[in-house]
Amino acid sequence: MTQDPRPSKREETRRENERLILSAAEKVFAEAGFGGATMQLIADVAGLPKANLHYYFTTKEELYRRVVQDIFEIWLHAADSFDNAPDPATGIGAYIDAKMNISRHHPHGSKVWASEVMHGAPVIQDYLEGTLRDWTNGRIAAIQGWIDAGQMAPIDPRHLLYMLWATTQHYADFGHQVETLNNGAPLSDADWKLASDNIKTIILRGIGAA
Amino acid sequence: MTQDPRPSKREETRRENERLILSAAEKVFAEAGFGGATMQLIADVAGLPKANLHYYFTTKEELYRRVVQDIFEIWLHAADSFDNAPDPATGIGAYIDAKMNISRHHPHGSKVWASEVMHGAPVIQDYLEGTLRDWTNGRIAAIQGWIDAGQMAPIDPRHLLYMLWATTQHYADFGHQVETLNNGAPLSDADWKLASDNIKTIILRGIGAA
DNA sequence: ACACAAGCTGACCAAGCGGTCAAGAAAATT
DNA sequence: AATTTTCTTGACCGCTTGGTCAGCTTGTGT
Repeated sequence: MTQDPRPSKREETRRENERLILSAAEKVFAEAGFGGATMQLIADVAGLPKANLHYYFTTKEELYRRVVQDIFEIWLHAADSFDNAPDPATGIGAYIDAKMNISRHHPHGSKVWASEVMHGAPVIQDYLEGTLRDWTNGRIAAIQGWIDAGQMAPIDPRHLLYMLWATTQHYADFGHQVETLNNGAPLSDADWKLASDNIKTIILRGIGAA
Repeated sequence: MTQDPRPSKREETRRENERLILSAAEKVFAEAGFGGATMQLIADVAGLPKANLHYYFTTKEELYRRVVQDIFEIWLHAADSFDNAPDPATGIGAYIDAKMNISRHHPHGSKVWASEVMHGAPVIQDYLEGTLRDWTNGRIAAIQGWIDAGQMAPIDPRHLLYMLWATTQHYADFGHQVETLNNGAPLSDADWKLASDNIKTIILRGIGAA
């Protein structure tokens, strides 16, 4: 027992409070947008006094930035499924599954990202021009490799990527519309599987990799 | 000259001012969201005093509702290309072209619609449950007809529709991201054609209608 | 030419906003 | 047990917001 267990009470409640605030902020920012969200509402959802929020996150923008960053991180990790795949059907299929899972289990985050980009990315423009651009160019090269190897049809890799993003994120960003057209009911397990399978079928066949 | 030419000065300026305000509002709502938009900014963009906006549109919400309604109208008309098509390649191909044209020439409107739906459609829920649901069911029946006639593969019509909406609207809603990944430059005529062709190729081949 | 209606707008207001702060409570360190 | 550091919070502040309104200008019908 010479090891230090270390989670001091201070650190623990700090972590817990940050988690509470970030979770509440993600929800409120997703539902109201940056401009429509209020620190008071986030505080209420988190169950903390407003002044306490400003202790952990000095400004509204700083809190918002953290929320967007966290989402971006998750979003990038979905690409792991993409890498080291032997062929497009495996790689792209796994990527679609991963992104659909994010849409299902992280819809708030997806909406915040969408909102941010739609409004001209005032807060995360540097990410778009840095990490995202690099990531994109990497995947474009990978797809081009598959095309050159004759494993799929010669479509434009960039627009294929946009198609993958658009189709999968639609189920998060436009989830409310999807649910309404599903007679107001959330998608069932079977619905989600049907959606994923349809997307994979159409795209993989469409790029000649099925 | 017994005919009444009728555009009295009053009506003319009224029409012109409403047009100015709606155009400015569309832009500002798209760039800042409902919560982030201010009547003062809309007034500045329109080149009118703020009090004048409240003369034509009593509340911010009323103005916003008009903007969303106008967009929905345009959006629905794009479906005309869908109808009376002899086969899926023609009908869906024309629909993709029409929606891509809207994304290119009406990006603000598309963003306002996306924002509204993402935030739970607080203002236009009745449209989703009424007009949109009817429209959707109609197209689903049309697609199912093509499937039954053996003109395309048996995919789920509903999710195919979502795919069409998602892929085409992506170029409006995420236009900023697309431009950034295009090295900060707007898409050229050739880029837009490439995008449309890619979408049509992949989807039409993907549903076995190519 | 007149009178009435429609259109316009600067000045104003209550409400709600993001953010601050001083003073106290709780935990860690000595 | 004393002291220092971190955390917590109600009360508060300056500022912006959506919206109002009285008084003015402009257009229309007679």
